[in-house]
Amino acid sequence: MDVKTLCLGVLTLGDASGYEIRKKFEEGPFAAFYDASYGSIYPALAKLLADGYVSVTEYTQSGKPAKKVYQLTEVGRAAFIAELRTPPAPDRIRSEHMVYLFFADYLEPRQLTAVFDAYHAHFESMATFLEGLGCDDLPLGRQFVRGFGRTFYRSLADYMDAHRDDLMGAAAKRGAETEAAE
Amino acid sequence: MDVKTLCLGVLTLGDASGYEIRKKFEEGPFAAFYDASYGSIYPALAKLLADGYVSVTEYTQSGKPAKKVYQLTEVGRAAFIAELRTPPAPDRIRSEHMVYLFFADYLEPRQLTAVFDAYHAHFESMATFLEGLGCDDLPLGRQFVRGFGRTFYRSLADYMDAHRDDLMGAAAKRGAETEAAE
DNA sequence: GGGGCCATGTAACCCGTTACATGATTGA
DNA sequence: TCAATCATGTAACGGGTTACATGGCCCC
Repeated sequence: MDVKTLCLGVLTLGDASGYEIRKKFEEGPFAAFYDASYGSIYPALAKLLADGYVSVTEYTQSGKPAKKVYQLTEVGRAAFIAELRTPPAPDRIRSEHMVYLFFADYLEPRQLTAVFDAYHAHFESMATFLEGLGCDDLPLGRQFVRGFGRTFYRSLADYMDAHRDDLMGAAAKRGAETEAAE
Repeated sequence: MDVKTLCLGVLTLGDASGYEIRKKFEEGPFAAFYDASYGSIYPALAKLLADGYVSVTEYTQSGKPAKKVYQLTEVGRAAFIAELRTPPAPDRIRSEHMVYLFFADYLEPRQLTAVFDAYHAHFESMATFLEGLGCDDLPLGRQFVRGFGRTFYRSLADYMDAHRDDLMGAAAKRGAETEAAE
């Protein structure tokens, strides 16, 4: 599923500019399971416009740059739904953090701690953020996905909490030795 | 972190051929958080060899194709450890399945069921697989990562179990109506 | 004054995927 | 007989990232 299709999907949730679409990938509902940068979104939107999948309205704002808000056309909506008829591609996960933790033995204790704590903080903040969102009258799919995200971040934050010392204990000892020798 | 570095990492676990490295990404310890295809592994290995990060031994086997087993050199090991000194890049997740589930309303009930069940089966099988592996005398990092994977797959498989009906109930009703109308 | 947010876009580059090419052996 | 596993590699193609380019406003 390319960025074009993803943009179509985002636009089913309401009209948006390229900048706003980006934010949905960074902080919004898609943040947990997808991402896209400006360099892919703007060209995608241009292509979508040329193909008639979206239309655009330009707003000039005072004190802010002009804004191009895109709307899904009926053709675009149909194309998105058609895309959903094809089977989903396998998930793709690339966690460099996991690689680092896997090779914890090769890291200096301080760096291990830094990597671990930053990673844990990320899971924890995502968990509390998602837990703060109310379970309002969202469509079922979105409710399910929200709960999925909550479960994901909460379980893993808790796992990391529970096992921090297992990893760190030994590293701290190694660290203490190293520092004593310094 | 590119495939070259990942190959170096895999080779710290023991000598391996390109084919075997691929398997570690597909089924082995890295399956949960990384992937790489032949088209990237073989060229990476060639480059690594040219740069002196690995050396190679060729084994001719009877009844099987010849095999090139790569070993990490000291330079290669040092390069890998040096790479680990740099801060890890953010995780990248691309879950098309989540997109499909997010837009559950746009899916036909049968397809929603198919996507959901296949996804659930995947989590369930990964969970039982990881639960089956003993917590032997692995290095701490690898134990931590294994537990992390277990927690990941188990919590999400359970979440999906617990919420299947929330998603499917409504879809089944829609389906029943559709079928009645057919 | 400086950093961050709003806002849009372009272009080069790189990395990796997909598909192709080859071929013997083993088990269903 | 057909599919799968073992095993290595190449080439084209595509997609997306990174970096660049621009600029005003607001808050500290």
